[in-house]
Amino acid sequence: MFSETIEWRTSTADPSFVAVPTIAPRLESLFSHQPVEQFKTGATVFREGDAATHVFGVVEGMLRTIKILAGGRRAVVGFAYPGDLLGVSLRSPNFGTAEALSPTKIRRLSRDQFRQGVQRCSELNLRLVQLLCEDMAAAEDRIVLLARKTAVERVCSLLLLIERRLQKAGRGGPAIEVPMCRLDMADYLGLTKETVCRAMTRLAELGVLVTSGRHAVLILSRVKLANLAGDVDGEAGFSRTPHN
Amino acid sequence: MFSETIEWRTSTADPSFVAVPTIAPRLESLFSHQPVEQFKTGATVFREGDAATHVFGVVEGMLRTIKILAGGRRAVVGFAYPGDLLGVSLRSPNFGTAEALSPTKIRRLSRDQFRQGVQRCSELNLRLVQLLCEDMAAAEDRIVLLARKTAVERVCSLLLLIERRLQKAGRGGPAIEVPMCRLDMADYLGLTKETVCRAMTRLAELGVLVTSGRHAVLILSRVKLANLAGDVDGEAGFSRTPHN
DNA sequence: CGGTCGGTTGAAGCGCATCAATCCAAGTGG
DNA sequence: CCACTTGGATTGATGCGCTTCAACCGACCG
Repeated sequence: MFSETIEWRTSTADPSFVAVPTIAPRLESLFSHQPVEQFKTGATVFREGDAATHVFGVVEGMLRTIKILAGGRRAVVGFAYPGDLLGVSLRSPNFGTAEALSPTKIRRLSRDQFRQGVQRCSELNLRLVQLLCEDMAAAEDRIVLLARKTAVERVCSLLLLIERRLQKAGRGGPAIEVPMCRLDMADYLGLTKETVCRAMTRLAELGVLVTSGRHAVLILSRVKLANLAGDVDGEAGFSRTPHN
Repeated sequence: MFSETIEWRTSTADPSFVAVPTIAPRLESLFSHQPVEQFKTGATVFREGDAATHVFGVVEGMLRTIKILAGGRRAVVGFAYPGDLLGVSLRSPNFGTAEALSPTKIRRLSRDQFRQGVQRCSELNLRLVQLLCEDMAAAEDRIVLLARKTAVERVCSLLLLIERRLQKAGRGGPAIEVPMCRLDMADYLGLTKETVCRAMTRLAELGVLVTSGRHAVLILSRVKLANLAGDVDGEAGFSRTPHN
């Protein structure tokens, strides 16, 4: 699909992705006896306003969680990969809707069962806290992204997030699959699909990446990509008059 | 200071504020034997890049946590009120700086001590998870705000957040104190201080509020304020073609 | 092979940022 | 107690980045 000489280096940072990342030890174990449920592309797993009765574990496929505000504006709050948990931190009633990005298999557990299961084992409890902390850290990165980054920086940041995520799943390397459509990327990044498109085009022109079809991206220079993501790396980060 | 007839209603929603909200049962108890440290206005409690060695409890005053990105752009990640915890979900090394918004007293605990203290008591552990979940919910609201809300909506949302926060502290009512300067509000909302100003002026023109000095705001109509915050309440929320 | 849906590209407009005065409140020193 | 100082707040004028609107492309599917 691709054939070029590219530069490549393993990452040094690790900010986790979105929703609830990797269940390392075995929070999954709580779900292992639950039946697997199937959802078709676009199907709704739970809806804004529903009672938040369950915690969900993604087995296969992928979910997006979205929120709608006045005027029908849409925001993608997060994406959930296989191994991710969904609904742990939900308010009751749910403030947010979860939909399948592709054909997806999940297991569910009632909130009570989940809570009891976690409390029975201090390791699981510790792991849960760890997970929530990683989530918070990722959410804070996202907040900075949305508050202050430019369109190109946002897209670069998302691509890096996806790349790290794949790496964590052992599918590392310069060729990444962007599993969501442009509109989902846009609503995740606080942009429009057109702006995401233009940013991707710009990155291709800059020789940072090459796209192939809608979902395949080859990263030609991870270093350039990281530099364009807008975070303070060695180089940048001048001072700024803090007030006034 | 103010003298007008205003409409007022208690809130129905409860999304919590920023950083780490209220320590209801007694996560505070872990800190009670620690010495109190004083910080002057603007002083740094911990700095981006430091080893994340401690968890902090705000006793009095207020903190802001900020992140800087390439080009010196600044984002306020959150504000911490008395009773809030800071540093629970920090990565090591710290990705973020905490500064005193006003003369502030805090207590600190090493991360190990904190972890051990929490683990010794399942109630504390439960409370910690609760806290982190509230944080996540607040962070998600913030993400939606930054991704899709207009300037006026953002300012309204912040005012409501402050108002709810004061209410929780038993200082409810239409007269609220906005403890941070316009620049901090702006960097929290992903705007500039000028835009925050103009939004406040607009809200005053609309008869939603009256300001008195830099930090005092009288909310004349909480209902209008809530309607202008952009969230889907009864009224809004048309459909929207989900793709394309 | 035509239809559909997402993606891409172009042109025009708007909301917020930027730049620049001026204002105002709080503190300071006489 | 009041001039003076200083830093944040406010208001105005201008510019830019992203959105919006619109047309077209291209892949996938029946």
